[in-house]
Amino acid sequence: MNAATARAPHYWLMKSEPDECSIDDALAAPGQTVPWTGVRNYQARNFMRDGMQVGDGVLFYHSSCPEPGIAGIARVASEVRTDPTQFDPASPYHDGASKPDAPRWLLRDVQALRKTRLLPLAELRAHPGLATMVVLQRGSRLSITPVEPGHWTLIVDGLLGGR
DNA sequence: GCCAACGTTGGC
DNA sequence: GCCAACGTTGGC
Repeated sequence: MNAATARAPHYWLMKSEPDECSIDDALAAPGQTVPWTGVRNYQARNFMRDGMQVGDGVLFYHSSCPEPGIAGIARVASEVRTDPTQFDPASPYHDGASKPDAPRWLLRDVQALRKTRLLPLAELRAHPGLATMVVLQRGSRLSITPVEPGHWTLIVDGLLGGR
């Protein structure tokens, strides 16, 4: 990496069902790092493949649960690689149409940095400064969305008070 | 390429 | 469990 190839960090919001992998689960994993398996949407996959860079900031979001919202801070911890669950017939993420010599689905490793207070979806929606957040747009269902630097700062340093 | 049918997401 | 919204599939 040199000055010509370096770029400012990007930021992301990544949804996880806490029943499957909560922020506590991620913090308890070896190296506080988990493979982000199960992404089966091309746009979200492309964000991981083309948009992310090791070190990018991640808002760790709990979805499909009693208290949806941001639960922690993490970072992108690996280059993109094949998601092995697509080839596992026993996995709910199995994709029989994906061939090992041309894997359809990819993942990044994600390292949890810290748990935050649960910042509820309703609080995100209520904040005027976050009105244009991608994840808050009507009909947005993507499990991975980009986060603008200003939104990151507002959330991490503002609403979460840096804690 | 169109588009209806179907499947999935995810908040409520 | 409901349902709005969106993505994918597949016939034509």
